[in-house]
Amino acid sequence: MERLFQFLKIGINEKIYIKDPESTSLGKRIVEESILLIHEIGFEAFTFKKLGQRIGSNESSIYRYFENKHKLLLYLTSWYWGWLEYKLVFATNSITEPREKLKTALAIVTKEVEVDSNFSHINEVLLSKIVINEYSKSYLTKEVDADNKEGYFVIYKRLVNRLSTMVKEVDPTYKYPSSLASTVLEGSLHQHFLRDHFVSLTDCHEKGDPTEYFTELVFNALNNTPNG
Amino acid sequence: MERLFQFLKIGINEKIYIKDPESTSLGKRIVEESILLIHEIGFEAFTFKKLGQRIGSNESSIYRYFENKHKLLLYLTSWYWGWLEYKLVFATNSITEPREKLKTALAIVTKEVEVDSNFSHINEVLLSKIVINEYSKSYLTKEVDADNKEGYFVIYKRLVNRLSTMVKEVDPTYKYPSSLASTVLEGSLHQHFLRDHFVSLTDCHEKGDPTEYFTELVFNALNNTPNG
DNA sequence: CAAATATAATAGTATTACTATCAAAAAATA
DNA sequence: TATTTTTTGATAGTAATACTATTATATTTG
Repeated sequence: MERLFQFLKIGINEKIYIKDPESTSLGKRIVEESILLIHEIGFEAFTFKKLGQRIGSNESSIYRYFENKHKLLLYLTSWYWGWLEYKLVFATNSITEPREKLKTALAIVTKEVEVDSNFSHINEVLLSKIVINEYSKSYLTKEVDADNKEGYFVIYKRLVNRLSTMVKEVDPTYKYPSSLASTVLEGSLHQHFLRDHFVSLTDCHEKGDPTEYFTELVFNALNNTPNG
Repeated sequence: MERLFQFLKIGINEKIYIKDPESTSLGKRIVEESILLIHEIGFEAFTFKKLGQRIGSNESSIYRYFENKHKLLLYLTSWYWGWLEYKLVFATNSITEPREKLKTALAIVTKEVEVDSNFSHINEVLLSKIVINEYSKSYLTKEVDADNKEGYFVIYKRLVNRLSTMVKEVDPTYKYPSSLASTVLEGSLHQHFLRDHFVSLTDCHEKGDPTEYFTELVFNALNNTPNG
């Protein structure tokens, strides 16, 4: 799995950046260090000036890669969802039994990211924490529809659709496969957040718990049908 | 129901505001018009200066009511959750049968807000849209834990707990009552958002759909147990 | 080695998110 | 009703943000 990322590149919509950060070493440092800095101080307090100071580069140089910090966030989160998508596809590809396939997919999508692959400049553990804390901000804006039209959310949408398709394969009569898929993806981020900040609002305290909770939830939703 | 709000006041943590906006007519206009303005231009572009211009008042006067726009958002969303809590308590109070009670609660919590009560200066329809678009931003910050300690989220937490308790009353053996309750509340906002902006990620297109989807989801989760 | 390209340094603008001060208006109270 | 207190409005000012523009200096590439 890890070795794949040595030669595979996550395909991100080219309109998200001005200049491909993967194409230069400065670009890679921008991505690498922005993850650390956003994780440290949060997206609101994060600025290109601070990032420049941190990587010993100039604010204006960063602006040549990304139009603004919102685009950088779209880039980082797209990378994350693309990375998860690869993991999901590779892990489920060979499985033919629909229930087994869905179960594997749910595990990948809901479990905590704990090991950094160490093969790229991107720290997936910290990036997953950024996604938990900041992803919603990338679409809860007045520009969502325009951004969506530009294709800035395609990877995420494709991931939801993959999950949705797997749900349908388990139960073609289920009325809400897309809602279930989007609830799991979004809900999983939310449960992870609650575990860290609002302990009383979740029961997912043990390791592996969000996975178990969502797996039960999904299979029970599909259970009580003729094909369940 | 509506008449109650003529003499009932939603009890909001006094630390959220500097001066109670309910105590003066300027305060009420601040609240009333901030809802319209945030709905129009979004929370990011919203400033106290713009609000001042709109209500023919001064920026500095608004700062005497709220420390900053984040506190104003906490105020508005607390009001919303308090309002929903009242609706939920009044509607379920007299119901003794646990399944019926939970079903009623789920309907209240997941259905679209469509009618403005017209008895207060607060437009609940627009406020509910603000909650859908902006609520996450009130807690996805580096200051969550401090804000939580100050009690800025008590009403929301109490609402999740009320739902969670109702879940337990239907099935005391269910392992994830709080997670289920928080998933429903958060997931409902999310499905409403998807319906407006990411149509392909949801199946809730018909009126009443989020309610039906979540009701099925919850009862199926509780179904397959000895007490279900 | 020359030409092209990328980066750094500096400066500058408009807006935001406030704080401070003081005068005027409105409300409370004696 | 006069006076005191409180509230609001007007103006000014500061530091930071979110950029853009220009020019000089490196670095890469052909």
